[in-house]
Amino acid sequence: MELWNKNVEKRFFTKSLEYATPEQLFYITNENKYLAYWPKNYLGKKSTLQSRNSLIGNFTEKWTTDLIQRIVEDEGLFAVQGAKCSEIALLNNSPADVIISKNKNIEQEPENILAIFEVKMSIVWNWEFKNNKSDMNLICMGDYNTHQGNPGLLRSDSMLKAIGKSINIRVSSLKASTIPIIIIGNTPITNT
DNA sequence: CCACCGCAGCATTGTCGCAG
DNA sequence: CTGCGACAATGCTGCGGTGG
Repeated sequence: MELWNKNVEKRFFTKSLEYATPEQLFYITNENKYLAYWPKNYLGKKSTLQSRNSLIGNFTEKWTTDLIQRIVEDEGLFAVQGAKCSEIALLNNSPADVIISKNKNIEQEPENILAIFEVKMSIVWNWEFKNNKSDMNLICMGDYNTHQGNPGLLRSDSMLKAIGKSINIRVSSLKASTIPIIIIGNTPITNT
């Protein structure tokens, strides 16, 4: 089974470029390079992208849903993205990233939910986007050691947010108290 | 009943101060 | 200098309250 890798990241950018502009997906350096992250030694002017957030968030949740779907489908179960269940505090403006359920509906009952996943994933490698008239392509500029981005799983405030949401689900109802809640990320591991 | 407004929550990642 | 906690930034979307 294919886990998160460079090809998946390439697919995110090529797919997203079908309907988003390069400026929404990449930082532009003072040398006019389009990069996914600011390199560690970069000293020029910097900004913080907001426009990529929902795109990468949605992509990683979809990717995770597909992965889990392949794992549970033999059991007759379903992975559902963005599931809602008012009884356990999964409302319209705060749905579950991914759940495993006995059915594939967006509207769910607590009794059918076997597990809840909170996805905290993003781009791991750094990429340069070259936009030549004839062909565009993505060049890997190095791994997470070469850029400034800090993976979500290593950030305490990201984890607190995920844990806080888990607590909110836990205390929402007795029925939520037995549902496992899993935080899933794609942080690379050092020295492998 | 509907248009509008403010607030809260979603997402990710850069910045800054402090400790060691 | 590095690592870490706390805070900032901002587009999008849903919801509740209010005024007409």
